[in-house]
Amino acid sequence: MPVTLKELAVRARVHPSTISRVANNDPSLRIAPTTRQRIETLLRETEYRPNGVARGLKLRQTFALAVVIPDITNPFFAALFRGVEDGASPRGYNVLLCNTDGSPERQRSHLHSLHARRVDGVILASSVLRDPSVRWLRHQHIPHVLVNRFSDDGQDAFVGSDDVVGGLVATRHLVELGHRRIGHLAGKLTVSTGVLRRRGYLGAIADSGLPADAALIAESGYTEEGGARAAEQLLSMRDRPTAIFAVTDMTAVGACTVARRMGLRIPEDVAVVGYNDIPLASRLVPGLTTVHVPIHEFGAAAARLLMEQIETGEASRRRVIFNPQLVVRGSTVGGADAPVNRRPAAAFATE
Amino acid sequence: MPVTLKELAVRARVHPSTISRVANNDPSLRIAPTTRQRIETLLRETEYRPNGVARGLKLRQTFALAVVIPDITNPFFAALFRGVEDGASPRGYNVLLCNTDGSPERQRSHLHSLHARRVDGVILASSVLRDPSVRWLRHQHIPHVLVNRFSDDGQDAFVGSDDVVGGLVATRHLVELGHRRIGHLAGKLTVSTGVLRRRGYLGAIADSGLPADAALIAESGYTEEGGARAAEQLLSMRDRPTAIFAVTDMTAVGACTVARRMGLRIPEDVAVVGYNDIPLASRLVPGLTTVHVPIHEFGAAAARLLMEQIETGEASRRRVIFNPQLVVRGSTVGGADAPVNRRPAAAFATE
DNA sequence: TTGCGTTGAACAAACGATTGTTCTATGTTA
DNA sequence: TAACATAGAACAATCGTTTGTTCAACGCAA
Repeated sequence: MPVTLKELAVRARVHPSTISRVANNDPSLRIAPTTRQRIETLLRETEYRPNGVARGLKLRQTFALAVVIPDITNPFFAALFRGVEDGASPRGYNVLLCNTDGSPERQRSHLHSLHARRVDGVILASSVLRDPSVRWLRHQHIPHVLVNRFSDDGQDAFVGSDDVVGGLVATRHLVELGHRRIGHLAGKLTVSTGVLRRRGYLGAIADSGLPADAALIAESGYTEEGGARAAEQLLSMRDRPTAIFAVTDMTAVGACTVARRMGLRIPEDVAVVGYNDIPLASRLVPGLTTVHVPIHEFGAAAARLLMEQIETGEASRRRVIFNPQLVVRGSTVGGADAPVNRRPAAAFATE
Repeated sequence: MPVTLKELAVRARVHPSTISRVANNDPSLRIAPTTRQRIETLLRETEYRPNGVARGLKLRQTFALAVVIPDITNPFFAALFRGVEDGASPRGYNVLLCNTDGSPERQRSHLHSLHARRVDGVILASSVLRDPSVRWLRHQHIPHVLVNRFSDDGQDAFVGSDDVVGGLVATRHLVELGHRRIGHLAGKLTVSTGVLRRRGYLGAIADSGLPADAALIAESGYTEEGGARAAEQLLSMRDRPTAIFAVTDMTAVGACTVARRMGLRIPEDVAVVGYNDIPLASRLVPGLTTVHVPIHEFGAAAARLLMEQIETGEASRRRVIFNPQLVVRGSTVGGADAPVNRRPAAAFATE
């Protein structure tokens, strides 16, 4: 068992509180230089480290954050997590990770568990619109930041990109390439990204004077399998689209796989645009044209917003919105996989 | 603030300990049915959940595990983490995640922090041979399981694959395809996987009667960038290898990128074999021939071994070794990307 | 009526730290 | 010399649970 304050007190022949004060450099402590010396060397010799659990109980702060996401094996969330850890770890926080697989019940269960554990705050990237769990977080006064998806607009601290603009530029790019039938692998209408990117898609179609065709929209969800299924549906139409805007890169990957399996060439027979610019996007052959968002920055910014709430002790509704940037690669423009096109301009954020 | 035992005690006009006993279904409790009723409905109404921090202090158990890895954005570790969480979460444990980026100092620092937090155990996938941090874990009697890499053979609980066999079958496959100059992107000699897979490689070369050529081995580390660098070195030789066995899939990916950039076709000009069979491997074009290991199972088995130690209260040196399986895809055999070849036979484990 | 066994809960001591308050020498000033 | 600061630490309460022990009241048998 690790050494405790009480044991050290016996060895140093002082009261435990004195040791605590020396260890914490308590400014209210007046102590004899000789005693301080004795205690300090004892602390060093024994490598004393205060019991975090006891400390957490007394201080009502655990220095633990939690990240709740659908699935860490999705590269988007892995990069997001790194952003959070890189932001929080240097400031003494540890980070718990919870995967929900998109299940509201698993999300609820994880949040309850995290609350019982008294984590100092939660970063939630798996919320749906009007999410009961998010309302519960607010009701419990648990510091939290939503990332990428929001729940009730403006009610919570939030980090994300402008999804309408993102959907717009992605679709406009396809329009400008001359495509007349542009399909959309759509996210769910229960998720903000699904609604907003679809809105961007529809806006671009309308702007261009193309006819809106509901049959060109297939709900894919956010998984590779979902993307494959939805793409298969679109590409099997007699009057199939010549281009597809997918709500995320992973669904785009699913679509590419299906297209290839159907004997369609990318981008000649079907052009594909994704969203997020996960690392995988630039490694595919051809490279995936996509809407770049600074994923790592999402995490880091969320960590900042969260620690700010924790330290000030009050909830915030601050929003950090990054500007999405189109990155053109070979999946829409043959030969576009030149190095110069593979890195987007630096994104900038507004609040 | 969440409701406490003491507050409930006031409302129910009983002593806090009585509430605690009802909440925990204490078998040593004899209680009047009417009182129990009253308390139980109160517990339900208030949605009482014991403060985990206080509980942890008293019980000396936090129901928190930690996973320490180099980098969660590497798909191998993401899948590994899922295995751990899927194994531990149903049994009431939460999981902390720490990335070391391969830095011994960051690893040490994380472990100290986790210890101060009194996590119940640690799953470590970033250890090196003769790792001081691992010895520290043993010395502190912190339950731990090493995954994929071991530190001092047989001294710790361990989950992994037989890396010598894996290196052997990968290299033998290349030999059987008729390659005479087979390069190796080698892991570090400070890491068990690096040493053992290299040993397998050398064994296969020797078995086949091919000349051993030290120039064919380039140390790549375990990153994509490292793989690219090392592959560039090998492929720039005047007498360059026609095949490469990379110590991990990610280094193989780096090698493929470089090969393509140099105008070499895969597999015609250079065949590539990786290790681990991360999800990305089957998505590449051509698919990456690799040594399949059950990554998710690594995590789940590690969680099992760890919880076993926690619950029995004693350290174990149990080893779970999975059988590596070669998966042949297009990066070594043109046209091998048929569906039938994309899933390996079920792996089985020995202890 | 006394004594004893049960029942049904209250009591109290931890777990290990933090922090406002109190105490005791010692030294200083009037 | 008496009164009083002040330095240097000890004291003690507290955070919220858990759990071994004690206790009061009641019923019942002798």
